[in-house]
Amino acid sequence: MPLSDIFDGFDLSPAELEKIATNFKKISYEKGDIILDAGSTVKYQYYVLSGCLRTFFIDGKDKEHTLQFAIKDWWVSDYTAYFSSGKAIMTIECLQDATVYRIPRLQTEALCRDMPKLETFFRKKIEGGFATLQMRILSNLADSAEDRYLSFLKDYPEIERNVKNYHIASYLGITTESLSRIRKELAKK
Amino acid sequence: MPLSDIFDGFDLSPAELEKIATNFKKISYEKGDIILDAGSTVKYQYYVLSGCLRTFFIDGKDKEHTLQFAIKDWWVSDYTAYFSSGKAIMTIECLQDATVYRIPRLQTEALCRDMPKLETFFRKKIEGGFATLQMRILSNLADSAEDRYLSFLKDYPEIERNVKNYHIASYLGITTESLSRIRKELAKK
DNA sequence: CCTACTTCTTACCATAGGTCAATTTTTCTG
DNA sequence: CAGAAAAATTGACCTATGGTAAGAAGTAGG
Repeated sequence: MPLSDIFDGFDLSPAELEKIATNFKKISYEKGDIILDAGSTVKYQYYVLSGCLRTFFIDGKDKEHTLQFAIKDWWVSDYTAYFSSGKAIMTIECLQDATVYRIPRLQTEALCRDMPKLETFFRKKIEGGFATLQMRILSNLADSAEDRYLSFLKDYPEIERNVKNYHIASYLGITTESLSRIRKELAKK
Repeated sequence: MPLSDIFDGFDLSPAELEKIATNFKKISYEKGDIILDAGSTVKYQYYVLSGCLRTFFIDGKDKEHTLQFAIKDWWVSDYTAYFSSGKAIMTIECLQDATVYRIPRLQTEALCRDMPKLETFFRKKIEGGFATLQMRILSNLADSAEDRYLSFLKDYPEIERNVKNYHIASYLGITTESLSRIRKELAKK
């Protein structure tokens, strides 16, 4: 996937794309690899070219909570820390062998200063992400676990094939046992 | 509050601030007023100068879910629709007599094209908002209702004084009865 | 300051989902 | 392919929160 596809529609010149490309480092990870460790300083975000990643948080009772899955064309980082170059509270692990672009924040900020169109790109991206998060909060408030599971299957059919049920459960905010019961009920219907 | 305070730190010239100001319309609302109606097209976002607003969603069972409260210095809209100039799924009501700036999206986009620093401002704003939403999702997944209530009191002491308990309950994702029980337990301690 | 209305609390029972433990099924690995 | 490890399911029981209904407390308007 060439960079021009990622930034499609934002009217960046070949010279600009070239300048951007200089800062994108392609890295491959294997299933099980940790891409970002909770506690470490977050200097990068990642753009997924292939494979599947998961961002999760471990609470005070050692329970994992999945914030996000990421497949091809998704951007991922611990954004609670990335935007401030602070310490990560989340871990990012590789669920399926993956190739990503690793993109440093400081360089990205510098590029945005020189290339307003790039800044527009990132602004639009995060606007979309913001709206999606609001929808997820509403769904958490308004919908039953079963409804949220059905929405998940509908919204992310590609992801569903890559991840374990207990990952999905921790994304939905329920236990793996509850998810199992929900799946059983759904199978009857 | 002059505009220069809102954009403090973003190095906008008086001429630029003037140009921005042209597009900010100051509007006052009374307690109970509806600022944005679910179903209507979202053409504006709002910057709160004083008072208190609430954004909520009504689900299929006519139950209200509060997404956000907004007081002085907060930005508010139905962002699931604002960024795409789509139809609102949420309602924004005035909880305490309020004065706001009403800011049209199309003009904002035009201004951002001409003033990269303004675009930087909005990008930074939404980055912060994005991180906050992620934290809220984690809190919803990881914390008990009681813990979430305590966090709410700690994080928004100013808001707490302005709103009804049933508003807080609908923000926390519990019933007003449950919140009442939680408050009773806390009073014992 | 009285009445009416709104908000909050309480009590009771119902239910979704959690916990723990055992068992089956699936997936990995030598 | 066999055995081990990981994941998913199931059952019995428990707990937090929901639903309903009633009453108490607070607030606002005449």
